[in-house]
Amino acid sequence: MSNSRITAQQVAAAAGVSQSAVSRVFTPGASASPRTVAKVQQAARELGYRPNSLARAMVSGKSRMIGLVVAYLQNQFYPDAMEKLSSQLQEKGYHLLVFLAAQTDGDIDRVVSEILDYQVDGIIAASVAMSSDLSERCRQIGVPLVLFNRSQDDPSLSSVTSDNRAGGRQVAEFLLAGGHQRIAYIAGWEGASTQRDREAGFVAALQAAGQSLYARAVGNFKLEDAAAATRQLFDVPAGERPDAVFVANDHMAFKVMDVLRFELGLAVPEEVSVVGYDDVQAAGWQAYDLTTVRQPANQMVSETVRLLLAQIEGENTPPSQIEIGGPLVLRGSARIAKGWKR
Amino acid sequence: MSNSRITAQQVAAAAGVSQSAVSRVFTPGASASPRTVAKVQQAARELGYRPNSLARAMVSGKSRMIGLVVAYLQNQFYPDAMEKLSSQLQEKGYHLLVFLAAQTDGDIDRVVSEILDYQVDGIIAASVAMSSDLSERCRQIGVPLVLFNRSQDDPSLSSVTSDNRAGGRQVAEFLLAGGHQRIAYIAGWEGASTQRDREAGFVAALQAAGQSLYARAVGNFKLEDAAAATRQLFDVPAGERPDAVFVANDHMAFKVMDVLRFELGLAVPEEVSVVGYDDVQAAGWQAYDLTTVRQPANQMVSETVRLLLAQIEGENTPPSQIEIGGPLVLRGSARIAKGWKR
DNA sequence: ATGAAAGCGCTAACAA
DNA sequence: TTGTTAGCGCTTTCAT
Repeated sequence: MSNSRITAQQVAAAAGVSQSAVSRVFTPGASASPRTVAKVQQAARELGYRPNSLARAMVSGKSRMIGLVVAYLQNQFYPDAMEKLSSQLQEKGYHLLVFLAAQTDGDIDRVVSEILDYQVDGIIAASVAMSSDLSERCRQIGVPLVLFNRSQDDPSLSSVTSDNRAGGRQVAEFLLAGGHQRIAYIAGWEGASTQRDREAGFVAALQAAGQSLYARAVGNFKLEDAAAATRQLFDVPAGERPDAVFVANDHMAFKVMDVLRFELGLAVPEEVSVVGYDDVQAAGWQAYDLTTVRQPANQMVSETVRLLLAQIEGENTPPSQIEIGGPLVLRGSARIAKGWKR
Repeated sequence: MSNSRITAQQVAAAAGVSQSAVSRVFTPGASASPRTVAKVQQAARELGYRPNSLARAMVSGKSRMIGLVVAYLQNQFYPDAMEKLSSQLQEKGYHLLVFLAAQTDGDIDRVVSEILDYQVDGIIAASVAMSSDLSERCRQIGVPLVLFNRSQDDPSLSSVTSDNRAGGRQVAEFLLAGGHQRIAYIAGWEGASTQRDREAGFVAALQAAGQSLYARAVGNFKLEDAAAATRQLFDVPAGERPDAVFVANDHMAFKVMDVLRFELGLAVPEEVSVVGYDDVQAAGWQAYDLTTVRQPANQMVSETVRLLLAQIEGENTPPSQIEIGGPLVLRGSARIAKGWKR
């Protein structure tokens, strides 16, 4: 009456065939006579039978589950990417087992261990740092791992990011062309490769043009820290204020703009130009209208899926580090030089 | 060399005990002598053994996975709730298997069927409508189901929502007290219980005060539709314009404010008061500073988890429909009556 | 307290 | 094309 799950055995009995015949009918590339298929399908339909994915996973060694480790979903970039990820994976018959990791290192290890216990076919780690122990363990047990929006030195680790250096460079060139003289930077969490690369590209391009970073503060990718960083940089005599600031991601940039406008009473972009990174949805909202570097989430996700599935299904696909370039999206939060259009 | 997963069998051999001894050591409420425990634990540590969750699920009938069906993550309320959900569940040793469903009915059925194939211990459906077929099927196979942020008439279905009627009522009373004369409403998707209840409470309170809805348009919980609805209501001669608008959720309200301010050139709240629903993070951002009804995501999630686990672990917990009240959060997007403070 | 043995529901050889 | 058989790695009786 209750808790009644129909098994292949029961379907077999009802259809008058063996249990393996039932299995074959539900296995894509298997052989069964049209007659058997018909009998089995009818019995299955009548009984409401569906194969048990877990049992299938046990024997086949393929669970068709992908573990996703993600640190926080406040930054709109992540839910957005996750939605795309989930739907692309679903199309290929895979599903996401989601694990939230606290930022602490130990927690990541614990969480990834738990993921592995579920026999996932692969792991996507979004914005978290992997210990080499951990990635080594994944390799040993043959579970492919792809870093999303974060990269590490280890060349045996696959990763997909935007071209953060190029992005930073574009911002610098754009601000320089706009005639800005005192260009500041609000950094993300210093442990993040994205943060480091964006800053490196930015600073390098500044220096290539004979200018240097006028001021710098750390926002840690956190709203409150970003607010404090903004005050630190801008709550100073007018003559010492930066005239432009590159913020390491959009999420912080919104807060920076709020503090600039509503707390310090500065006009954006008239008194200060602000540029972000990511091009999340809200960057296009007119209240912010944020000039920013686009991270092409769609392509990043596609590449992540492609890379992961190649490693899962393909023979010996070598790991690779993929960087995808994105354009600087010009909006109203930063002064634009006449004739700038690249 | 590769693909080497250690099994309980191998640990048993290394520790010089039976495989069932190993199982017992890794099973919380089992009996084993301190000596056995020590031997097994050491062997396990040396070999890097961890129990296979899937095998455990097969035999125990408990996968410790919860299926989550979610429709879209654009509205910040959902990633936020999901983050809380995931971490609360993780604390109890459960994990989320995530399925994205398109809005289409058929898709929900397909997706829930797939979820059930994974032998999840329970299902949380966020903002999606369940066919009675489907909920019936869950009941038959004994998989508890809780609707999150959506309710249905069916009293056998558990659900957790905010008190949407009361929320709508609060907004009406607040706008009335603010002296607004032409109060409009921008509806969400009409199929959603949240939309219907918010509107019902809102309209009822308006009428109780002898006033009625001045105008209404449908935003479908979508940004573009909300923009169109705003134009429809406000792109009219000044004398006919609403002086206040209640928007069915914050997500749309941001767009409404943008259109009002930047497209139609109307001042908020001087010319138009705007009130939203949800109190997502961005509602507190100063660029919007949106007055809104708070949906207590933390409590809603806690109740969802409590309800679901009670049904999973407890004997025969009856289904229930839980509504959690939330306050109207006063900010700057709506005129406030002198002395209003409830 | 411990080991032997019987499955959980399925897939994948292997025969026939 | 089919049925028979042997497990996948684990938990859980059942003896001991």
